[in-house]
Amino acid sequence: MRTQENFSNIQLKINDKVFTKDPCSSDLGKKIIQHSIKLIDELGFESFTFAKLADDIQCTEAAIYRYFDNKYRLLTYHLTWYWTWLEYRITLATANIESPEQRLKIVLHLLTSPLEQEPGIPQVDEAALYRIVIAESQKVYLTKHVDEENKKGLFLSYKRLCKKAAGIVSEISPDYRFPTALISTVVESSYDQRYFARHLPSLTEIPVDQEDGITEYLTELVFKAINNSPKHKTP
Amino acid sequence: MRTQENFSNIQLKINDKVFTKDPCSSDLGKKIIQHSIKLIDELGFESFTFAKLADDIQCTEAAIYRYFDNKYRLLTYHLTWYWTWLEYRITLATANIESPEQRLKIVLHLLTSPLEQEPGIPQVDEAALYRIVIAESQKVYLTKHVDEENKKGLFLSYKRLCKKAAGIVSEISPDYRFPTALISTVVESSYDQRYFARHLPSLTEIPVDQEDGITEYLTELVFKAINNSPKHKTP
DNA sequence: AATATCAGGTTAGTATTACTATTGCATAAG
DNA sequence: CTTATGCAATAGTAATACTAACCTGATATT
Repeated sequence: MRTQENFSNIQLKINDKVFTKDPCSSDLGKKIIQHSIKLIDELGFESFTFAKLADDIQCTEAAIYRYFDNKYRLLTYHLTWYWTWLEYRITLATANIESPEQRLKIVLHLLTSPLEQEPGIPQVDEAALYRIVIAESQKVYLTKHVDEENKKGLFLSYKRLCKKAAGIVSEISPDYRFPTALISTVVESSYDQRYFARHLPSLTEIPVDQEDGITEYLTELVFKAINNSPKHKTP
Repeated sequence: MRTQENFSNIQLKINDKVFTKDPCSSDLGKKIIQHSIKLIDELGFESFTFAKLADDIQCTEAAIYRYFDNKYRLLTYHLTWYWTWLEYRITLATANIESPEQRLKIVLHLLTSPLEQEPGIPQVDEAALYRIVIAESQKVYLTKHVDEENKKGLFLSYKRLCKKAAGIVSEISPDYRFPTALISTVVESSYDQRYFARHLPSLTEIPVDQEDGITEYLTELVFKAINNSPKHKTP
């Protein structure tokens, strides 16, 4: 994490089962992405509708249905984008670092910290997207259609992410029995704890304003769980 | 957990902000409770509607609105019942046990295990209710109305539960900085991991059929986090 | 030049959902 | 007896989720 990377013109490859028509392929599609981040963040996913989005963009509701089958797919698109982007940044940040302990520290930091605004990707409001991840991510799989959606591969990006991090855990402690469970616990917990800090503060000791409190709490939890103390400080 | 307790005629006191009219006060109210557990479990919360419930019970939709303002309140009622019941059982199960380590083990077992069918409470389908807890519990607070609902005290039962367990953690390790965060992490994670085991098994090492795998994983996690090995086996 | 194709939408619907205003009928109190 | 109060039904409305059918302008084909 030494240099300021340049991500201009980067385009993440998103599983094409998520959309019926690639939103990156047209101006309207891009507007759907931008404005839906804004609206889902403002209204919450329950109150968010394609009618309101169409109104905001000044297009018709049916036009949006050309791109996404329903609002769950649109939400899945945003989360897939987030998880894919996260995996890419993890790959970069851990490249050429020998110590698996150091790599795990970096990964835990990335997994549990808010997205920062990326100058190379001006079309995405990262802060709003991260609030969506925190408040809405569970809603894409906590439905009666999980098993179908899963078969279509809609959650592959999340699984890859967890497997990658779990792999480092196993590198450090080959005998630890629950590496993937531990990582998925940590990721979900980072969202929960951030939400609790803001809305149900009696469920956590970490204050809202303490940016890296959650990362600290969870990093300690992981290293104790796998019986290894962190050996280096984060930069 | 030595004897078979008898809970006949028990009635949990539920915060009356949850309902507009106490469902325990009439036959229709009790039917609403019973049938809504069945229907939410079968259909999932998104597809569950008061119209379908009215149809199932053979009453009118408006009659149901007499008891609950909307379906979120009805869900909150079920979760409040679950958390209150859990707290009661925790109180019983830890009474007169000196060792805080032993008490914590008991609490963790109760917090992370499925509800068992209670002969004293025949009107509730505990298995269906627990599936609802797993798949739908987050949906009561992951909304734009959290702060209002929280002010009304709709989440007090959950908070009490976590505080109670966190208190035991602090008894064991007064210096541990995140007792409540740890407990809320564990509770939420027990739901997540059970859901993953069934629907997204590549996110966890614990198999669906291994009943106490999740309790084992989380108990180990907690005792390592607070720097204390469990000293006794669970019964 | 005429025509076929197709990307990229719009129009105009329907069935369902969430919720409410009003009415009616028992039963209990004064 | 009659009046209030509890308890539920009737009959709506506005919003939501989704679909079928059609239009329109640009490019490709013969």
